[in-house]
Amino acid sequence: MKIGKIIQALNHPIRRDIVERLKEAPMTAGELAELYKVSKPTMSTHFAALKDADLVAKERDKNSIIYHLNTTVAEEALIALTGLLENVKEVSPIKRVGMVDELEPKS
Amino acid sequence: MKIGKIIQALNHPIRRDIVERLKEAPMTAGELAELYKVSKPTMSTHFAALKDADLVAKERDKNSIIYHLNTTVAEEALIALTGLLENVKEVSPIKRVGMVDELEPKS
DNA sequence: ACACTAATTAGATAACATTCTAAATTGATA
DNA sequence: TATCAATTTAGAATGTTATCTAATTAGTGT
Repeated sequence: MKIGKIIQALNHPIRRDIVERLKEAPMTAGELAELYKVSKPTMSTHFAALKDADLVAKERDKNSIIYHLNTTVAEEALIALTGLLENVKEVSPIKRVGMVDELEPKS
Repeated sequence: MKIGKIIQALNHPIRRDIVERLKEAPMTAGELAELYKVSKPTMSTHFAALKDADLVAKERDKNSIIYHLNTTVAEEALIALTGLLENVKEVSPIKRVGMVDELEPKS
């Protein structure tokens, strides 16, 4: 679970709406594509972004691809985001998780 | 509180780290800028992104600008993200919040 | 094997994001 | 008021994302 990829995946209103929809029930690529005013190839790239973050999984059913939410990853993402946004004052900051190379001190 | 702006603000590792730092204590722009291997003007644009999302507020102290986390907005954002990512199966989907024009059905 | 359907990939373009250096701004203080 | 320090803005280069149409792939079913 990479929080960067997940935030990137959620950084588009259509993709956030797809997540909301898939919470209710799995849907095919075609059904999802019908919901928005963009082309199917564009929707395909949105699916790919969600897939890349592992927020959704795909499965074939005859001619259609069914997308469903990866609830485990969604929950993990929420835990990470809670860690990021929730105020944890008075707790000793021994080690923060999720640090990346680019963030290292200057010298 | 606009979830789109907030996710956009969090869509960069430096900006996520700034949020983590500011949870502990307010810091000046200069102090924050020291922590990363990018120029001060670049840091300034990162601050602006966080400010634009209202995740941080700024305040002058003599020659320095002190940034501090807007914990209310951080909490609101977390609630919105929980609504987005947490599975709420069996709940009637009367109305989803946060819909935008671009998401309207095709015809 | 052939035609059909659903979805994705390719390639192009426009919009947006990240970063830099140099210049400008803002307030503090001698 | 002139200078200084801290920060931001301007402008430019580069990279990434979103979108489209056209072409391709993958699987179904006759």
